Amino acid sequence: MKQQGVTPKYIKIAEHFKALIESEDIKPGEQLMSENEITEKFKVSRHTVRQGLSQLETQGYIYKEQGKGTFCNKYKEDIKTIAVITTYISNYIFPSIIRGIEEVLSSAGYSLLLFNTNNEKNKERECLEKVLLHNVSGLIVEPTLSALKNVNEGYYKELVNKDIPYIMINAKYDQLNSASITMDDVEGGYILTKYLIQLGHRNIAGIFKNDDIQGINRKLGYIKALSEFNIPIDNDIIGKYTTKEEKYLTNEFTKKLLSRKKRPTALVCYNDQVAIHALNAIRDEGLRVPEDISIVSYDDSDIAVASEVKLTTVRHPKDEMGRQAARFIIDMIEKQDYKPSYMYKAELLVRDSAKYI
Amino acid sequence: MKQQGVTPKYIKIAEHFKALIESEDIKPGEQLMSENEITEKFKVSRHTVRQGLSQLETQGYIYKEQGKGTFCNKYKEDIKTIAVITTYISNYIFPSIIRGIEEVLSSAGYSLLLFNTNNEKNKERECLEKVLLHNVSGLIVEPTLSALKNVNEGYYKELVNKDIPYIMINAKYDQLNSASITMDDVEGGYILTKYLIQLGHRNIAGIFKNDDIQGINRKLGYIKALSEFNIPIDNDIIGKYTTKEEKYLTNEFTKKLLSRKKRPTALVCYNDQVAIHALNAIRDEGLRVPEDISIVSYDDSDIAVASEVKLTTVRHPKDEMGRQAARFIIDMIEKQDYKPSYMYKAELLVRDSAKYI
DNA sequence: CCGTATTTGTTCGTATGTATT
DNA sequence: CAATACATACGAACAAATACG
Repeated sequence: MKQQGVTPKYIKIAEHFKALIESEDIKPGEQLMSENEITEKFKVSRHTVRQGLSQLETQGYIYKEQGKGTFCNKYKEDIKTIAVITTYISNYIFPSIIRGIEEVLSSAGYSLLLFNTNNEKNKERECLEKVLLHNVSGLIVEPTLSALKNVNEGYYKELVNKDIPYIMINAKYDQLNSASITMDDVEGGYILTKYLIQLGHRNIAGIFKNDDIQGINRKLGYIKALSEFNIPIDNDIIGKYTTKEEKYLTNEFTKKLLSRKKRPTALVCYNDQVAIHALNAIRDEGLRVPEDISIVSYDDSDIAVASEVKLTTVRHPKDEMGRQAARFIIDMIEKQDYKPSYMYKAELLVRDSAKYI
Repeated sequence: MKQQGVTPKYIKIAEHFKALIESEDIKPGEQLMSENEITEKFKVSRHTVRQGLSQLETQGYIYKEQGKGTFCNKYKEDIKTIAVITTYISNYIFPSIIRGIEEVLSSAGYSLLLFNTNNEKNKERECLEKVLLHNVSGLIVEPTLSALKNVNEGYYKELVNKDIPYIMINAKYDQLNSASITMDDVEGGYILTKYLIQLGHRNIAGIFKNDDIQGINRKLGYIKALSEFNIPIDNDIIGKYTTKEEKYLTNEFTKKLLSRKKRPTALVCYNDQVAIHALNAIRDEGLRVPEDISIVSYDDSDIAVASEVKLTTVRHPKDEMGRQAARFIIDMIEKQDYKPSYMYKAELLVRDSAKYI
């Protein structure tokens, strides 16, 4: 919003009465001064008074009755809504995050408007368009394909213009200096790899998603750990895949790994889903985890403990991240220019899928 | 609204342009006549013109830009929203149902307002209150504690008064003759039990939830099958529990079953979650499934195949039910007095948790 | 019930300011 | 810079609804 040199008189009048109503100096149902009285008090024309009051009428603060006067409206609790844009709805850790968000929002009186991008940029655009149409108080958004170019940057800027606060979860776009709540994915990749190294592994493969920031960062952590222990980086045993190719490529890559002359003794997986695909591929080849090959993964989702082999994995805050995101966005709505940024530390959960070599 | 003798000029002007916009004679983004031109055309003062246009501005039909002109607003297509009230968000089959709903709604241009009752009646009331506040086009609702008295009946009637269509999924309240999409739970309980009988079992225990209709119906099916094969009903081996007590009671009940003199050879479970609790209790006692006791369950959720013992279970349509519910509610919005009711047939998925005796 | 005062609603006229082209 | 378009502001008049003696 542009700053204006002088505030128009009618706006001053509107603000004056708005303040009186909000401070309850004028209570719901109570009658306001008549237009003529206001005219005299503010030394303005009646037209100007009417202009100011009509603004308050539109905003629902007051109502008028011909012949009677102008009255303060009964407190109208507005229906506060917060939009949530996630990449998926039903899979994996997202339901938990959404539940955490819902829990905090509903107890704070907010409603939750849910959108899903299916991790596609053009669906993200559609979601943002709809969010802008709805009169939401705030937005919690998980970026879609966060490692790729943010083609929808314009929409995020429009949110800022419209004074709609938003917070990003799990990842954030590089170009945007937005509020965010993420976890330390570099650290996570690092402690997983370091753990394997400390178990004696040296030939450690990795497989990472490369179209979101989480994948990039977890891989960075993996490389950082190897470097720290002077283990050469072998790009042939580092797999990468995009969201669309997940199941096929991770399977293929794992099988290729297993057929190598110097078969890796351990595998760092981007997340539990990939770990399960790898696990299935390994079983298909007649090998066992962790006896023949160790696996570590990421997120501590339900499937990490659903299989016979309980996965050693990095904990993802899930519900707690959702709750915190909701708390942050409510704070951002209430305070101006508050832009929180929080990063959860990575924590290793040791289970049965990796062992000493 | 009182009927007025003469329509004010400014209202006539507003109606004139409103009609032009709605008939698309003035298209979105297009510029309107200037205030001065309207002044001449209608032979009124400029003030009157401004009064009329400001009405349209408030209603969102137009926007003005100082120095440029008055323009038809882009988004006058109203934002269609459908509310979804579920009992849970993150657990079990609900994420899939929600995804199915979202898929259809978003491709039809609707937004999804999500509410969660946590299976508590007073939260269901809060949700319904919020739904009534929002200007939603329709509601998809999974009844909370559907076997108990519908204390929130008044809110459902208010929906009808307000012409907001709603459809119930998974269950419906007896008293309300509402649109619904359910599955044949009686049939489901029946085929599970019949399957066990055909495997040679005669001493078949059951455990059912008793605060939702699904539980009542699945138990009816269980009893129907036993009766059909002239197997006496033994209430001592039929467990019941309410939502709140699920984990504790199902565990306790299973252990009591196992310690009986004539230990049941099979157990019909209300759903996969209960089956897993039972499975854990059985393992705790050092017994095996299906060697020592057969288990069948219901819903075919992820956890049915996550455990080592893949559960024989009845398929729940999940995503498909969600999609169909969304299609139905859209139909109901478009057609008056359309009240669909659909019931999915039960289908048995035979896996490894039950065997011949 | 009438009449008058009060209050908001509608309409006109005029002037000046500010943003855009 | 000028022309155009919307924004702000003042003043005045009459209409319609309401309140009250």
